[in-house]
Amino acid sequence: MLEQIFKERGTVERKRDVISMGDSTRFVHLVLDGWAARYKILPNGGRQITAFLLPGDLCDIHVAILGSMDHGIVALTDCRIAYADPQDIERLTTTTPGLTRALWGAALLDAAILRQWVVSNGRRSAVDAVAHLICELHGRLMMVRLADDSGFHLPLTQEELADATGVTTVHMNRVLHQLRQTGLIERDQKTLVVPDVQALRKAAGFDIAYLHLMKSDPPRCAGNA
Amino acid sequence: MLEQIFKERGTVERKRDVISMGDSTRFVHLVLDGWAARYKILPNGGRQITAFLLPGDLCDIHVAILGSMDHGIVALTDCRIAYADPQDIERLTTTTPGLTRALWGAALLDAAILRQWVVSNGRRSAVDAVAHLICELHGRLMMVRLADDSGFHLPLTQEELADATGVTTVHMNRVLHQLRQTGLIERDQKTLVVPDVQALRKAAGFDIAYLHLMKSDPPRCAGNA
DNA sequence: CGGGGTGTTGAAGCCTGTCAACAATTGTGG
DNA sequence: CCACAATTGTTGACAGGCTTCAACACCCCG
Repeated sequence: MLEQIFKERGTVERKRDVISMGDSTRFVHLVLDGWAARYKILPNGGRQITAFLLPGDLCDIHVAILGSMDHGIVALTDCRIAYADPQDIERLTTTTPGLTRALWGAALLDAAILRQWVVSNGRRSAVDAVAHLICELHGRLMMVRLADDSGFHLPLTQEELADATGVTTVHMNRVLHQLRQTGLIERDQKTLVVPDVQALRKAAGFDIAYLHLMKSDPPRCAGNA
Repeated sequence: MLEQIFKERGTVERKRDVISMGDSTRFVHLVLDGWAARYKILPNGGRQITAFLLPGDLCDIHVAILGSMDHGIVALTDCRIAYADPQDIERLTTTTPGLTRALWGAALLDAAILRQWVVSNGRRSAVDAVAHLICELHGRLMMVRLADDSGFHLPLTQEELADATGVTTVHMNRVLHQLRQTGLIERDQKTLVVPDVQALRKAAGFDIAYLHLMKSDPPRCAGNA
Protein backbone atom coordinates (compact mmCIF):
# COMPACT_ATOMS: atom_id res chain seq x y z
CA MET A 1 0.00 0.00 0.00
CA LEU A 2 2.93 2.26 0.66
CA GLU A 3 4.48 1.50 -2.67
CA GLN A 4 1.87 3.53 -4.46
CA ILE A 5 3.14 6.84 -3.20
CA PHE A 6 6.81 5.98 -3.65
CA LYS A 7 6.54 6.37 -7.37
CA GLU A 8 9.61 8.39 -8.20
CA ARG A 9 12.83 6.44 -8.35
CA GLY A 10 16.41 7.42 -8.67
CA THR A 11 19.94 6.41 -7.84
CA VAL A 12 22.54 7.90 -5.53
CA GLU A 13 26.19 7.16 -6.06
CA ARG A 14 28.38 5.78 -3.33
CA LYS A 15 29.79 8.48 -1.03
CA ARG A 16 27.15 10.99 -1.98
CA ASP A 17 24.60 12.31 0.46
CA VAL A 18 21.07 11.08 0.07
CA ILE A 19 20.10 13.88 2.41
CA SER A 20 22.38 16.43 3.99
CA MET A 21 22.18 17.59 7.56
CA GLY A 22 19.83 20.50 8.06
CA ASP A 23 17.80 19.75 4.97
CA SER A 24 14.09 20.30 5.33
CA THR A 25 13.47 17.60 2.80
CA ARG A 26 11.03 18.03 -0.01
CA PHE A 27 10.81 14.27 -0.27
CA VAL A 28 10.69 11.28 1.96
CA HIS A 29 13.28 8.72 0.91
CA LEU A 30 13.21 4.95 0.94
CA VAL A 31 16.17 2.68 0.24
CA LEU A 32 15.22 0.18 -2.45
CA ASP A 33 18.64 -1.29 -2.98
CA GLY A 34 22.09 -0.76 -1.51
CA TRP A 35 23.40 0.42 1.84
CA ALA A 36 23.27 3.87 3.40
CA ALA A 37 24.06 5.32 6.81
CA ARG A 38 22.90 8.03 9.15
CA TYR A 39 25.81 10.10 10.41
CA LYS A 40 26.76 13.17 12.34
CA ILE A 41 29.87 15.27 11.97
CA LEU A 42 31.43 16.65 15.13
CA PRO A 43 33.07 20.05 15.59
CA ASN A 44 36.49 18.39 15.63
CA GLY A 45 35.79 16.76 12.27
CA GLY A 46 35.06 13.29 13.56
CA ARG A 47 32.20 11.29 12.12
CA GLN A 48 29.80 9.05 13.99
CA ILE A 49 27.50 6.72 12.12
CA THR A 50 24.30 6.16 14.09
CA ALA A 51 22.53 3.64 11.88
CA PHE A 52 22.91 1.53 8.80
CA LEU A 53 20.04 1.70 6.35
CA LEU A 54 19.33 -1.48 4.43
CA PRO A 55 16.96 -2.15 1.53
CA GLY A 56 13.45 -1.43 2.72
CA ASP A 57 14.42 1.16 5.30
CA LEU A 58 12.94 4.63 5.39
CA CYS A 59 15.49 7.43 5.61
CA ASP A 60 13.77 10.50 6.85
CA ILE A 61 10.17 9.91 7.71
CA HIS A 62 10.75 11.75 10.98
CA VAL A 63 11.33 14.99 9.17
CA ALA A 64 7.73 14.95 8.06
CA ILE A 65 6.69 14.68 11.70
CA LEU A 66 9.24 16.53 13.77
CA GLY A 67 11.09 19.08 11.69
CA SER A 68 14.40 19.34 9.91
CA MET A 69 17.13 16.72 9.69
CA ASP A 70 19.45 16.64 12.67
CA HIS A 71 21.87 14.43 10.78
CA GLY A 72 22.87 13.44 7.28
CA ILE A 73 22.43 10.27 5.28
CA VAL A 74 25.15 9.04 2.99
CA ALA A 75 25.10 6.25 0.43
CA LEU A 76 27.67 3.60 1.30
CA THR A 77 27.11 1.81 -1.99
CA ASP A 78 25.39 2.95 -5.12
CA CYS A 79 21.77 3.09 -4.02
CA ARG A 80 18.42 2.89 -5.68
CA ILE A 81 16.14 5.28 -3.86
CA ALA A 82 12.38 5.80 -3.98
CA TYR A 83 10.87 9.20 -3.31
CA ALA A 84 7.51 10.17 -1.89
CA ASP A 85 5.79 13.47 -1.34
CA PRO A 86 5.52 14.30 2.37
CA GLN A 87 1.97 15.47 1.76
CA ASP A 88 1.09 12.05 0.38
CA ILE A 89 2.51 10.50 3.52
CA GLU A 90 0.53 13.00 5.52
CA ARG A 91 -2.66 12.10 3.73
CA LEU A 92 -2.11 8.36 3.75
CA THR A 93 -1.31 8.26 7.46
CA THR A 94 -4.42 10.22 8.38
CA THR A 95 -6.64 8.00 6.26
CA THR A 96 -4.92 4.74 7.11
CA PRO A 97 -4.52 4.32 10.87
CA GLY A 98 -2.86 0.97 10.37
CA LEU A 99 -0.08 2.62 8.45
CA THR A 100 0.59 5.16 11.18
CA ARG A 101 0.76 2.32 13.61
CA ALA A 102 3.21 0.39 11.45
CA LEU A 103 5.42 3.45 11.13
CA TRP A 104 5.22 3.95 14.87
CA GLY A 105 6.34 0.37 15.30
CA ALA A 106 9.24 0.96 12.92
CA ALA A 107 10.30 3.98 14.98
CA LEU A 108 10.19 1.88 18.15
CA LEU A 109 12.33 -0.75 16.47
CA ASP A 110 14.83 1.90 15.45
CA ALA A 111 14.99 3.02 19.06
CA ALA A 112 15.60 -0.56 20.23
CA ILE A 113 18.48 -0.86 17.79
CA LEU A 114 19.88 2.49 18.89
CA ARG A 115 19.83 1.38 22.51
CA GLN A 116 22.10 -1.51 21.57
CA TRP A 117 24.42 0.90 19.81
CA VAL A 118 24.59 3.00 22.98
CA VAL A 119 25.51 -0.13 24.91
CA SER A 120 28.12 -1.10 22.32
CA ASN A 121 29.77 2.30 22.26
CA GLY A 122 29.51 2.69 26.00
CA ARG A 123 30.27 -0.54 27.74
CA ARG A 124 31.34 -3.16 25.23
CA SER A 125 34.91 -3.71 24.16
CA ALA A 126 35.63 -2.84 20.56
CA VAL A 127 35.76 -6.52 19.63
CA ASP A 128 32.41 -7.25 21.26
CA ALA A 129 30.88 -4.16 19.71
CA VAL A 130 31.87 -5.19 16.20
CA ALA A 131 30.72 -8.74 16.81
CA HIS A 132 27.40 -7.41 18.03
CA LEU A 133 27.06 -5.13 15.03
CA ILE A 134 27.68 -8.04 12.68
CA CYS A 135 24.99 -10.01 14.48
CA GLU A 136 22.57 -7.11 14.13
CA LEU A 137 23.23 -6.72 10.43
CA HIS A 138 22.96 -10.45 9.93
CA GLY A 139 19.60 -10.53 11.66
CA ARG A 140 18.25 -7.56 9.76
CA LEU A 141 19.49 -8.85 6.42
CA MET A 142 17.85 -12.19 7.12
CA MET A 143 14.56 -10.34 7.44
CA VAL A 144 14.88 -9.05 3.89
CA ARG A 145 16.39 -12.27 2.56
CA LEU A 146 19.78 -10.76 1.91
CA ALA A 147 21.62 -13.12 4.21
CA ASP A 148 21.60 -16.79 5.04
CA ASP A 149 23.08 -18.82 7.86
CA SER A 150 26.52 -18.87 6.29
CA GLY A 151 27.01 -15.14 5.90
CA PHE A 152 26.21 -12.13 3.77
CA HIS A 153 27.53 -9.41 1.53
CA LEU A 154 29.07 -6.68 3.66
CA PRO A 155 30.01 -3.69 1.51
CA LEU A 156 31.48 -1.60 4.32
CA THR A 157 35.02 -0.31 4.55
CA GLN A 158 36.92 -0.53 7.80
CA GLU A 159 36.60 3.22 8.14
CA GLU A 160 32.82 2.97 8.02
CA LEU A 161 32.78 0.18 10.58
CA ALA A 162 35.08 2.30 12.73
CA ASP A 163 32.83 5.34 12.49
CA ALA A 164 29.89 3.20 13.57
CA THR A 165 31.55 1.66 16.60
CA GLY A 166 33.43 4.77 17.65
CA VAL A 167 36.99 3.58 17.18
CA THR A 168 39.73 4.57 14.77
CA THR A 169 40.28 2.84 11.45
CA VAL A 170 43.62 1.60 12.68
CA HIS A 171 42.04 -0.04 15.66
CA MET A 172 39.18 -1.44 13.59
CA ASN A 173 41.77 -3.19 11.48
CA ARG A 174 43.17 -4.87 14.57
CA VAL A 175 39.73 -5.77 15.84
CA LEU A 176 38.80 -7.45 12.57
CA HIS A 177 42.14 -9.22 12.56
CA GLN A 178 41.38 -10.54 16.02
CA LEU A 179 37.89 -11.69 15.05
CA ARG A 180 39.36 -13.55 12.11
CA GLN A 181 42.06 -15.15 14.21
CA THR A 182 39.49 -16.30 16.73
CA GLY A 183 37.66 -17.93 13.86
CA LEU A 184 34.44 -16.04 14.55
CA ILE A 185 34.39 -14.49 11.10
CA GLU A 186 36.03 -15.03 7.75
CA ARG A 187 36.21 -12.56 4.96
CA ASP A 188 36.58 -13.01 1.24
CA GLN A 189 36.58 -9.61 -0.38
CA LYS A 190 33.32 -7.98 0.57
CA THR A 191 31.68 -11.25 1.53
CA LEU A 192 31.48 -11.91 5.25
CA VAL A 193 31.35 -15.54 6.29
CA VAL A 194 30.13 -16.47 9.73
CA PRO A 195 31.14 -20.08 10.32
CA ASP A 196 29.14 -20.38 13.53
CA VAL A 197 26.40 -17.84 14.06
CA GLN A 198 25.62 -19.07 17.55
CA ALA A 199 29.24 -18.80 18.62
CA LEU A 200 29.43 -15.23 17.35
CA ARG A 201 26.21 -14.28 19.10
CA LYS A 202 27.42 -15.77 22.33
CA ALA A 203 30.72 -13.93 22.11
CA ALA A 204 28.92 -10.67 21.39
CA GLY A 205 26.31 -11.13 24.08
CA PHE A 206 23.76 -10.82 21.31
CA ASP A 207 20.11 -11.62 21.97
CA ILE A 208 18.11 -11.36 18.79
CA ALA A 209 14.87 -10.70 20.66
CA TYR A 210 15.27 -6.92 20.51
CA LEU A 211 14.96 -6.94 16.74
CA HIS A 212 11.37 -8.08 17.24
CA LEU A 213 11.23 -9.92 13.98
CA MET A 214 7.73 -9.35 12.75
CA LYS A 215 6.17 -9.94 9.40
CA SER A 216 5.68 -6.46 8.00
CA ASP A 217 7.44 -4.17 10.39
CA PRO A 218 9.81 -2.23 8.19
CA PRO A 219 8.12 -1.72 4.85
CA ARG A 220 9.88 -4.22 2.65
CA CYS A 221 10.01 -2.98 -0.88
CA ALA A 222 13.31 -4.46 -1.83
CA GLY A 223 12.19 -7.21 -4.09
CA ASN A 224 10.08 -5.28 -6.54
CA ALA A 225 11.09 -3.56 -9.70
CA MET B 1 -7.08 12.93 26.88
CA LEU B 2 -4.49 10.40 27.82
CA GLU B 3 -4.89 11.12 31.48
CA GLN B 4 -8.21 9.37 31.58
CA ILE B 5 -6.77 5.92 31.10
CA PHE B 6 -3.84 6.47 33.45
CA LYS B 7 -6.06 6.19 36.46
CA GLU B 8 -4.10 3.95 38.73
CA ARG B 9 -1.27 5.61 40.62
CA GLY B 10 1.49 4.29 42.77
CA THR B 11 5.00 4.95 43.97
CA VAL B 12 8.25 3.18 43.34
CA GLU B 13 11.14 3.61 45.75
CA ARG B 14 14.56 4.70 44.65
CA LYS B 15 16.72 1.83 43.38
CA ARG B 16 13.74 -0.40 42.73
CA ASP B 17 12.76 -1.56 39.28
CA VAL B 18 9.70 0.00 37.75
CA ILE B 19 9.86 -2.77 35.18
CA SER B 20 12.40 -5.54 34.99
CA MET B 21 14.00 -6.79 31.84
CA GLY B 22 12.02 -9.49 30.11
CA ASP B 23 8.74 -8.49 31.66
CA SER B 24 5.76 -8.71 29.36
CA THR B 25 4.15 -5.88 31.25
CA ARG B 26 0.56 -6.01 32.33
CA PHE B 27 0.59 -2.25 32.53
CA VAL B 28 1.94 0.68 30.63
CA HIS B 29 3.80 3.03 32.96
CA LEU B 30 4.11 6.79 32.99
CA VAL B 31 6.43 8.79 35.21
CA LEU B 32 4.44 11.46 37.03
CA ASP B 33 7.16 12.63 39.34
CA GLY B 34 10.80 11.74 39.92
CA TRP B 35 13.58 10.35 37.75
CA ALA B 36 13.97 6.89 36.27
CA ALA B 37 16.32 5.27 33.77
CA ARG B 38 16.32 2.61 31.10
CA TYR B 39 19.26 0.26 31.52
CA LYS B 40 20.80 -2.94 30.31
CA ILE B 41 23.01 -5.31 32.24
CA LEU B 42 25.88 -6.92 30.35
CA PRO B 43 27.18 -10.48 30.73
CA ASN B 44 30.23 -9.12 32.57
CA GLY B 45 28.03 -7.35 35.07
CA GLY B 46 28.43 -3.85 33.67
CA ARG B 47 25.43 -1.56 33.43
CA GLN B 48 24.61 0.83 30.62
CA ILE B 49 21.90 3.42 31.04
CA THR B 50 20.30 4.22 27.70
CA ALA B 51 17.87 6.94 28.71
CA PHE B 52 16.76 9.09 31.57
CA LEU B 53 13.02 9.25 32.12
CA LEU B 54 11.69 12.53 33.44
CA PRO B 55 8.23 13.50 34.65
CA GLY B 56 5.82 13.07 31.77
CA ASP B 57 7.77 10.32 30.02
CA LEU B 58 6.26 7.00 29.08
CA CYS B 59 8.27 3.99 30.17
CA ASP B 60 7.20 1.04 28.14
CA ILE B 61 4.67 1.93 25.53
CA HIS B 62 6.73 -0.02 23.02
CA VAL B 63 5.95 -3.27 24.77
CA ALA B 64 2.34 -2.86 23.79
CA ILE B 65 3.42 -2.60 20.17
CA LEU B 66 6.49 -4.73 19.73
CA GLY B 67 6.71 -7.37 22.42
CA SER B 68 8.52 -7.89 25.67
CA MET B 69 10.96 -5.52 27.37
CA ASP B 70 14.49 -5.73 26.06
CA HIS B 71 15.73 -3.70 29.02
CA GLY B 72 14.82 -2.72 32.55
CA ILE B 73 13.67 0.54 34.08
CA VAL B 74 14.87 1.57 37.50
CA ALA B 75 13.73 4.43 39.70
CA LEU B 76 16.60 6.82 40.39
CA THR B 77 14.55 8.73 42.92
CA ASP B 78 11.32 7.84 44.64
CA CYS B 79 8.85 8.01 41.78
CA ARG B 80 5.16 8.56 41.41
CA ILE B 81 3.99 6.33 38.60
CA ALA B 82 0.72 6.14 36.70
CA TYR B 83 -0.52 2.89 35.25
CA ALA B 84 -2.67 2.18 32.23
CA ASP B 85 -4.13 -0.98 30.79
CA PRO B 86 -2.47 -1.89 27.48
CA GLN B 87 -5.89 -2.70 26.09
CA ASP B 88 -7.05 0.81 26.88
CA ILE B 89 -4.05 2.13 25.00
CA GLU B 90 -4.90 -0.23 22.21
CA ARG B 91 -8.45 1.01 22.06
CA LEU B 92 -7.63 4.66 22.42
CA THR B 93 -4.99 4.60 19.70
CA THR B 94 -7.30 2.92 17.23
CA THR B 95 -10.11 5.37 17.88
CA THR B 96 -7.90 8.45 18.17
CA PRO B 97 -5.54 8.72 15.21
CA GLY B 98 -4.11 11.92 16.60
CA LEU B 99 -2.91 10.07 19.67
CA THR B 100 -1.15 7.41 17.64
CA ARG B 101 0.54 10.17 15.73
CA ALA B 102 1.65 11.93 18.91
CA LEU B 103 3.07 8.70 20.28
CA TRP B 104 4.81 8.10 16.99
CA GLY B 105 6.31 11.57 17.31
CA ALA B 106 7.46 10.78 20.84
CA ALA B 107 9.16 7.63 19.58
CA LEU B 108 10.93 9.63 16.89
CA LEU B 109 12.11 12.11 19.51
CA ASP B 110 13.43 9.27 21.64
CA ALA B 111 15.37 8.06 18.64
CA ALA B 112 16.83 11.53 18.07
CA ILE B 113 18.01 11.64 21.67
CA LEU B 114 19.45 8.14 21.38
CA ARG B 115 21.43 9.15 18.32
CA GLN B 116 23.11 11.84 20.40
CA TRP B 117 23.92 9.27 23.05
CA VAL B 118 25.54 7.09 20.41
CA VAL B 119 27.63 10.07 19.35
CA SER B 120 28.54 10.86 22.95
CA ASN B 121 29.58 7.32 23.79
CA GLY B 122 31.30 6.86 20.47
CA ARG B 123 33.16 9.96 19.48
CA ARG B 124 33.00 12.55 22.24
CA SER B 125 35.50 12.80 25.06
CA ALA B 126 34.11 11.96 28.47
CA VAL B 127 34.08 15.63 29.42
CA ASP B 128 32.17 16.62 26.29
CA ALA B 129 29.78 13.72 26.70
CA VAL B 130 28.85 14.76 30.23
CA ALA B 131 28.52 18.39 29.19
CA HIS B 132 26.24 17.32 26.35
CA LEU B 133 24.16 15.19 28.66
CA ILE B 134 23.70 18.08 31.06
CA CYS B 135 22.57 20.25 28.16
CA GLU B 136 20.07 17.59 27.08
CA LEU B 137 18.63 17.23 30.57
CA HIS B 138 18.48 20.98 30.94
CA GLY B 139 16.58 21.32 27.69
CA ARG B 140 14.15 18.54 28.50
CA LEU B 141 13.55 19.80 32.03
CA MET B 142 12.85 23.26 30.66
CA MET B 143 10.08 21.71 28.58
CA VAL B 144 8.35 20.50 31.71
CA ARG B 145 9.18 23.61 33.74
CA LEU B 146 11.58 21.79 36.03
CA ALA B 147 14.58 23.93 35.14
CA ASP B 148 15.33 27.56 34.51
CA ASP B 149 18.27 29.36 32.97
CA SER B 150 20.34 29.16 36.12
CA GLY B 151 20.20 25.42 36.62
CA PHE B 152 18.11 22.54 37.90
CA HIS B 153 17.80 19.77 40.45
CA LEU B 154 19.96 16.85 39.39
CA PRO B 155 19.34 13.84 41.64
CA LEU B 156 21.89 11.56 39.97
CA THR B 157 24.87 9.93 41.63
CA GLN B 158 28.22 9.91 39.90
CA GLU B 159 27.80 6.19 39.36
CA GLU B 160 24.57 6.77 37.46
CA LEU B 161 26.15 9.47 35.33
CA ALA B 162 29.03 7.10 34.67
CA ASP B 163 26.71 4.28 33.61
CA ALA B 164 25.02 6.66 31.19
CA THR B 165 28.17 7.94 29.53
CA GLY B 166 30.01 4.65 29.57
CA VAL B 167 32.89 5.50 31.88
CA THR B 168 33.83 4.33 35.37
CA THR B 169 32.67 6.11 38.49
CA VAL B 170 36.25 7.01 39.27
CA HIS B 171 36.66 8.72 35.96
CA MET B 172 33.28 10.43 36.21
CA ASN B 173 34.49 11.99 39.43
CA ARG B 174 37.48 13.44 37.61
CA VAL B 175 35.35 14.60 34.71
CA LEU B 176 32.98 16.48 37.02
CA HIS B 177 35.96 17.91 38.85
CA GLN B 178 37.26 19.22 35.56
CA LEU B 179 33.91 20.71 34.55
CA ARG B 180 33.75 22.50 37.88
CA GLN B 181 37.29 23.78 37.59
CA THR B 182 36.57 25.09 34.11
CA GLY B 183 33.66 26.97 35.61
CA LEU B 184 31.14 25.36 33.26
CA ILE B 185 29.11 23.92 36.11
CA GLU B 186 28.77 24.40 39.84
CA ARG B 187 27.23 22.00 42.25
CA ASP B 188 25.59 22.54 45.59
CA GLN B 189 24.41 19.19 46.89
CA LYS B 190 22.03 17.85 44.29
CA THR B 191 21.44 21.22 42.69
CA LEU B 192 23.31 21.79 39.46
CA VAL B 193 24.09 25.39 38.60
CA VAL B 194 24.97 26.32 35.06
CA PRO B 195 26.49 29.80 35.20
CA ASP B 196 26.54 30.21 31.42
CA VAL B 197 24.27 27.90 29.46
CA GLN B 198 25.58 29.11 26.11
CA ALA B 199 29.16 28.48 27.15
CA LEU B 200 28.32 24.95 28.22
CA ARG B 201 26.46 24.27 25.02
CA LYS B 202 29.32 25.54 22.96
CA ALA B 203 31.80 23.40 24.85
CA ALA B 204 29.60 20.35 24.41
CA GLY B 205 28.88 20.97 20.76
CA PHE B 206 25.22 20.98 21.74
CA ASP B 207 22.56 22.10 19.27
CA ILE B 208 19.16 22.09 20.88
CA ALA B 209 17.38 21.68 17.56
CA TYR B 210 17.29 17.89 17.81
CA LEU B 211 15.01 18.04 20.84
CA HIS B 212 12.38 19.48 18.53
CA LEU B 213 10.67 21.42 21.26
CA MET B 214 7.04 21.19 20.37
CA LYS B 215 3.97 21.99 22.33
CA SER B 216 2.55 18.59 23.17
CA ASP B 217 5.12 16.12 22.04
CA PRO B 218 5.75 14.05 25.12
CA PRO B 219 2.50 13.79 27.04
CA ARG B 220 3.03 16.19 29.91
CA CYS B 221 1.14 15.01 32.91
CA ALA B 222 3.57 16.17 35.55
CA GLY B 223 1.65 19.07 36.92
CA ASN B 224 -1.59 17.39 37.78
CA ALA B 225 -2.63 15.65 40.95
C1' DC C 1 27.38 6.76 67.42
C1' DG C 2 28.04 3.56 63.87
C1' DG C 3 27.42 1.86 59.17
C1' DG C 4 26.38 1.96 54.31
C1' DG C 5 26.27 4.56 50.38
C1' DT C 6 28.66 8.15 47.95
C1' DG C 7 32.50 11.06 46.82
C1' DT C 8 37.65 11.69 46.36
C1' DT C 9 42.37 10.73 45.40
C1' DG C 10 46.66 8.13 43.99
C1' DA C 11 49.41 4.70 41.36
C1' DA C 12 49.92 1.38 37.83
C1' DG C 13 48.47 -0.73 33.62
C1' DC C 14 45.76 -1.57 29.42
C1' DC C 15 42.93 -0.42 25.62
C1' DT C 16 42.70 2.66 22.18
C1' DG C 17 44.42 6.89 19.74
C1' DT C 18 47.94 9.18 17.06
C1' DC C 19 51.43 9.39 13.74
C1' DA C 20 53.67 7.37 10.08
C1' DA C 21 55.00 4.37 6.54
C1' DC C 22 53.97 0.92 3.29
C1' DA C 23 51.22 -2.86 0.88
C1' DA C 24 47.12 -4.26 -1.53
C1' DT C 25 43.21 -3.25 -4.13
C1' DT C 26 40.36 -0.73 -7.13
C1' DG C 27 39.44 2.45 -10.66
C1' DT C 28 40.84 5.26 -14.69
C1' DG C 29 42.82 6.68 -18.88
C1' DG C 30 46.04 6.01 -22.53
C1' DC D 1 46.46 -4.32 -21.70
C1' DC D 2 49.27 -1.70 -18.90
C1' DA D 3 50.49 2.34 -16.05
C1' DC D 4 49.11 5.38 -12.87
C1' DA D 5 46.44 7.42 -9.15
C1' DA D 6 43.35 7.09 -5.45
C1' DT D 7 41.34 4.49 -2.06
C1' DT D 8 41.56 1.00 1.27
C1' DG D 9 44.00 -2.17 4.18
C1' DT D 10 48.05 -3.30 7.25
C1' DT D 11 51.66 -2.85 10.58
C1' DG D 12 54.80 -0.66 14.16
C1' DA D 13 56.09 2.56 17.85
C1' DC D 14 54.65 5.68 21.08
C1' DA D 15 51.35 8.54 23.77
C1' DG D 16 47.23 9.34 26.27
C1' DG D 17 42.61 8.64 28.12
C1' DC D 18 40.48 5.68 30.79
C1' DT D 19 40.35 1.54 33.83
C1' DT D 20 41.53 -1.02 37.74
C1' DC D 21 42.64 -1.54 42.39
C1' DA D 22 42.86 0.45 46.65
C1' DA D 23 42.45 3.40 50.37
C1' DC D 24 40.24 7.04 52.71
C1' DA D 25 36.90 11.05 53.53
C1' DC D 26 32.23 12.57 53.73
C1' DC D 27 27.37 12.42 54.66
C1' DC D 28 22.95 10.87 55.63
C1' DC D 29 20.11 7.89 58.48
C1' DG D 30 18.77 4.65 61.95
